[in-house]
Amino acid sequence: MSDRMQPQTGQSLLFLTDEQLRKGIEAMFFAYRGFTADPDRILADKSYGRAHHRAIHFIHRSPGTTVNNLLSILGVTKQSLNRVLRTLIEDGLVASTVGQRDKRERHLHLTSVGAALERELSDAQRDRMRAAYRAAGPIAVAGFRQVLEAMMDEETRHHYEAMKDRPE
Amino acid sequence: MSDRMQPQTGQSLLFLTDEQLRKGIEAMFFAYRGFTADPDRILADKSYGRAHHRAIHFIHRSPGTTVNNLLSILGVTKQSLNRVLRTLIEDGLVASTVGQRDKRERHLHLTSVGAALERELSDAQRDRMRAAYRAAGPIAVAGFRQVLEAMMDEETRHHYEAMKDRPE
DNA sequence: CTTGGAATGTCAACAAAGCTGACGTATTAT
DNA sequence: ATAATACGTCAGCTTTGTTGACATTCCAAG
Repeated sequence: MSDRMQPQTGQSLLFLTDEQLRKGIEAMFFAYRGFTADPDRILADKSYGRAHHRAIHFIHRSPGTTVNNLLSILGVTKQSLNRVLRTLIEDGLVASTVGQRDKRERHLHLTSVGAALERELSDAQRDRMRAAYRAAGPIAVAGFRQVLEAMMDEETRHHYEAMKDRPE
Repeated sequence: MSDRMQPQTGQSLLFLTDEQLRKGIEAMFFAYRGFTADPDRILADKSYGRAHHRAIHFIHRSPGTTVNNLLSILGVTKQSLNRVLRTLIEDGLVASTVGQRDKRERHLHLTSVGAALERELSDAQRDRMRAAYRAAGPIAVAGFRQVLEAMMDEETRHHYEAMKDRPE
C-alpha cells in the first residue's frame, strides 16, 4: 500500500522510501534512549524522575513562568505537573511566588539548589549532545534540527520557537 | 562553567555552543512528542500502549525473533515485556512458537491481525516522518540520521545497525 | 457590588509501563 | 548428574500519566 517506489521526478527521491523512513523511525527510538540515559542515571539516585527533569529544565529556561504556561509547554495535566512541582517545592529546588499583577498566578523560579541540579543534569545531557554534534559536523546538525522541527506538531513548534535565542 | 565560546580553530565551531546544544535538546524533546503522537492516538482506542507498539514493530521487523533478543533490543525487563507480550498473544496479534533447534526458545511472529495493526501504526508514523523528510530534503535527512546515530549508546547502535537494510 | 469565569491547588481513583526479587519448569550444555 | 539458559509468572513497588470532583482566590464585566 505504501511500500512502492515513488516515481522519480528528475532528482532522486530514494530518501522517501519506506525503508529509509523506517530507519529514521528506529533511529529516533534508539537515539531518544541515549538522549535520556545520562540524566536518568543522575535522577535515579535522587528519587526524582524524567518529569522532574523536564520541569526543572523549562523553569530554568523561562524563569518566572506560570504554572499554566508550563502546563502547555509540557503537555500534561495540571494534576500530573502539580505532583512533580510539589515535591520540587517541598525539597527546596523550586520557589513558587504569588503573582503581583495577578495574584492567582504562581511564578516559578529555581533556587540555588535547584539551579545546581539543573546544571548537573544539563551538563550531562549536553556532553552527549556535544559529542554527537562534533562527530556529525555542522552541516549534519543543521539537517538534524530541520527534520526535528518539521516533525513537531504545529502548536508544539510554536512553543519551541517562542523559546528561541533568549540569551543567557 | 561550560557556556563560554570555544576558541575558533579556522572554521566556525559556533554550532557547539551551549545555546545551540540546548536548542537541540529541546528539539529532541518536542519532536519526540510529535513522533509518538499519531500511533498513541490509534493505540488509545484499542487499550494498547506505546510498549505494545514497540513490541509489534520489532517483531514485524525481525520475524521469528526470540524473547531474549527482543528484550535486549527494547532494553526492558522480561517481566515488563512479558506483560505486553502476553496480551498480544492472548488477543491473537502475536504467535509464539517453540524453537526447533532449541526448544527453550520461543519464536515470535505477527498474525495477520497483528500485521494489520502494525501497518496501521507504521503508516501513521511514516506519514509524519515522510512529511518531515520531504520538507527538510535529502541533505537534511542525512544529517538527521548522522546525529541520531552518534547520540546512541554503543550497544544500542549495534542493535540499530544489525537491523540495517534487510529487504522487505 | 455581585457574579461568572479563570487560575490554581488538592483529593481520590485508576492505568500504563517500568522496576526488583523469587520461584518453577523445560531444555540444553558441561 | 549438574549447571546454566530461556522462558513464564507471582507479588509488590514506583513513576508518571489520566479523569472527575471540588474549593479557593481573584479579575473583570455587567
